[in-house]
Amino acid sequence: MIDTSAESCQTACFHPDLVDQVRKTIPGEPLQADLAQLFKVLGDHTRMRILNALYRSELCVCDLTSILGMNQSAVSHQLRVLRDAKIVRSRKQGKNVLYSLDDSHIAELIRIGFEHVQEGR
Amino acid sequence: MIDTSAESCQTACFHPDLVDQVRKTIPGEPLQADLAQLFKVLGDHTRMRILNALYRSELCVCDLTSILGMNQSAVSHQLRVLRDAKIVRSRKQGKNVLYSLDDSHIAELIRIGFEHVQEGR
DNA sequence: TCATCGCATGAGTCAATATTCATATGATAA
DNA sequence: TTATCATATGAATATTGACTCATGCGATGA
Repeated sequence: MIDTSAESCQTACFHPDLVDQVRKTIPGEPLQADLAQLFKVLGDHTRMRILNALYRSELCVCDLTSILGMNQSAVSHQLRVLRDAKIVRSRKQGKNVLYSLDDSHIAELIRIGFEHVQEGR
Repeated sequence: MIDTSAESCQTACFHPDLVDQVRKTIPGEPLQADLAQLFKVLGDHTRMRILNALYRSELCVCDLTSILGMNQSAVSHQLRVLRDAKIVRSRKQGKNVLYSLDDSHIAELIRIGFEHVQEGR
């Protein structure tokens, strides 16, 4: 049941027909929440720097620590967030843990995102 | 000048050659910051619901208020964030202000994002 | 087996931000 | 002009989340 009790304009809205149409075709809330969560994880400067590095090559934690110029704990915390969100994957190799982008969607999101921000300059 | 003084592993890292390579080819900091900012704005549940509605049709504020079931002030605040980030555009029509997605990049980011989250189910 | 190295994690702190409430602004219609 | 409607915004509050510090864990090599 759709809640129509929300505060809104008192006359018929501009496009009441469209409102119904949109309500019917919009994705379910859980899916939208997942999508917002994905972008939220992408939307941090440190994590974006990590992803831009991994965009170019699989790297271990100490490589990333060196590239970012940050302390290792901070990098590990952010890698955990990225792993939990299934944005990066990891594999062990000896003492090291190697990280890489999870799949091609992530690379594509970064590429298109760059197109957009570069357009507005 | 690249700061190499950051805490990192003491032996030569796993791929010191790769680290240099990545350092050279990674985008500039301001551009990465812009990209992170773009995703940060996309990464909120309310704003994502707004965008999914606008993905389907141009809509006025009161339409969105009705669709989201939220109070008008909250919707307006988020629309301002989206406008400032150039993710949506607006135009006046009589008393109303009509909002729509800014360009095709935004729609594409949403589409690819959905592909990614649906894959992980 | 024990020390060391690379990485992970829990707690605490501080900053950022989403929402609400109250009110302002600007356009339309009477 | 004045009242009303749709939208915008400032301040206050509450929550979230990034970073640091200290420490834990697991694998390797002596």
